[in-house]
Amino acid sequence: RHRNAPHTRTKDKYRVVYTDQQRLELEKEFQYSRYISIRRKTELALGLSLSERQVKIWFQNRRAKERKLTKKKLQVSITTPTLTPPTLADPGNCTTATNSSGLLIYTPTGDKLKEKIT
DNA sequence: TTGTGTTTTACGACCTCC
DNA sequence: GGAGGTCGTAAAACACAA
Repeated sequence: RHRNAPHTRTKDKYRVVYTDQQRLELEKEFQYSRYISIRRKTELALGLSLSERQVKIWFQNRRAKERKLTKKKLQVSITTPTLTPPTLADPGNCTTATNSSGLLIYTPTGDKLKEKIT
């Protein structure tokens, strides 16, 4: 691993740290929709001075984080049964969502997503 | 300080869909 | 075939108790 470092990974910088502003905007977009559309990805990348690849990877990492979090919550609810069922505690359990144009449909269960671009 | 655990970028391997 | 998905992981950055 780690040879040639073709894209944003360079010799002197293994990875960059995103600014608060970049994180905030990415997070906002993620709250809106867990799967970013191609158009929004382009816009966001442009607006935040990131590459589309970086935006794509950020969303992948963010989803991974969320999955990790919900798994943890599930574990807690199993080991310490409380009054709050895990399904209610996790907003990520929704089955569908749409983007700004109402065009994005996905299943957050790890299944395939469908995107209807018009 | 510093040792250590956690989080954040970035990627490779592999898979699915069109 | 290529784009984009997950999963696992490397290494830098960060948090924080001792």
